[in-house]
Amino acid sequence: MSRYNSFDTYIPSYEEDDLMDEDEKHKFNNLFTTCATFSPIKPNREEAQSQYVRAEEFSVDASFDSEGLNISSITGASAFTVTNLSGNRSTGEEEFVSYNDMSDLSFEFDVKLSNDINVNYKEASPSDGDLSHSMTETIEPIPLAEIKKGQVDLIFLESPRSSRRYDTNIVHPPPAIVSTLKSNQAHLFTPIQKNHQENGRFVTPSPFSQGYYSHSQYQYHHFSNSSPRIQHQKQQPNKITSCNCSKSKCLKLYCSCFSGSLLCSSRCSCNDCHNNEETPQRSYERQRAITAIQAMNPNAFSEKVKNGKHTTGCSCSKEICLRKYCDCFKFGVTCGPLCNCSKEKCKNFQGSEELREKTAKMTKNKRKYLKKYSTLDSNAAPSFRSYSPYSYYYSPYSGYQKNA
DNA sequence: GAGTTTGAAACT
DNA sequence: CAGTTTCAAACTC
Repeated sequence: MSRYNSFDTYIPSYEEDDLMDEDEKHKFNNLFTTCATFSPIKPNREEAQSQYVRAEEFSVDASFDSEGLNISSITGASAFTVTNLSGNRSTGEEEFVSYNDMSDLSFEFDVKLSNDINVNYKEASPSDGDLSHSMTETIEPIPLAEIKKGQVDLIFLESPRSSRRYDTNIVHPPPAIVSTLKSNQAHLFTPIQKNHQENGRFVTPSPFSQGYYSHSQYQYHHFSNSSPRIQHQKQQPNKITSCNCSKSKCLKLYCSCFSGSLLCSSRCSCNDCHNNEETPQRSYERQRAITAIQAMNPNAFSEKVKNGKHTTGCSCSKEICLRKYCDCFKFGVTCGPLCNCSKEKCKNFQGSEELREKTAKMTKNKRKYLKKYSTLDSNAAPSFRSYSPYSYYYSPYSGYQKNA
């Protein structure tokens, strides 16, 4: 087991000035009930020496009532300042805080959410040079009824930034829904070790400490099928793509690798690629990008075609939906009710003569292509990209089939 | 390979 | 949420 994710939250710490008006405060409070997101940081005992954790990161415990329907408590802890069990302290003057022994990590700051929500945190070493700074906030109670029965909406939320404490040049994704957990996933958060109080603070056992989860349990339970990372792991070996991104750093959906939950590879010709896991920070950055996009659209990394139908449909206005500009055609399905394409122009439908001709043409080109290259040394086979765009034949129901 | 077209993604 | 811009792929020459 080399890597696994933690389930972390970003509990916002903030100062009064950061929340400008009552609306914002109300919004803030509502989001606060359920803020949580995945962290890309995957420390285990073996890797802990070199791991970095973003400041303000929180781990989450949430226990559920007997029906497993409601959150009865969430306890999170800021990693802005942390102490390990040996009493050594790391402070978050920098964006990343390094730990020597992640497995013994415990947190200085804790947040308890229940019917009454009290946020007590103590900030050590703010960036203005103060060596210690204490603050206690009490947030208006949030009724548990706001947490929908049977599901928990997870919110990615970053606090408004205080220029005093944070680098305002860092761009943070806006708060938004990350994902929805069904009640049958409640066990994801059931702590094996109980939280406890220590010196008047709520202490959350580190999810990485021994006995909390076995690695296999942890990984299994923390990655749903919707996790891009798991999709990456489960990807079919022949799922090949490459990109030529020049500006997106391969961390936006513009990038075909990234959007397909794939890491960029040597096949790519991208510029300043960040879609890799070469360092913990890079891995973290990639996961943050994934999380931010999922926050906007939870299905962003889902399969584009399900049951022979494009999940969102296309919006072609200039096309007749028979070229790969059309998302439906690209993925080998006919257009349908979800599409916004021109009903007059669209020729990508079952029984379309134009579609039949196009399919025949592509198949013909494919045969021609195969004939050409079958006469060559197989070792001289061209790269994947040179197959494009006719390396497949088109089937409206099973998509582009790569001729064997 | 350079230039154009296209619609999704991102942004405002 | 609608209008606009950006982006990288698809396509043409």
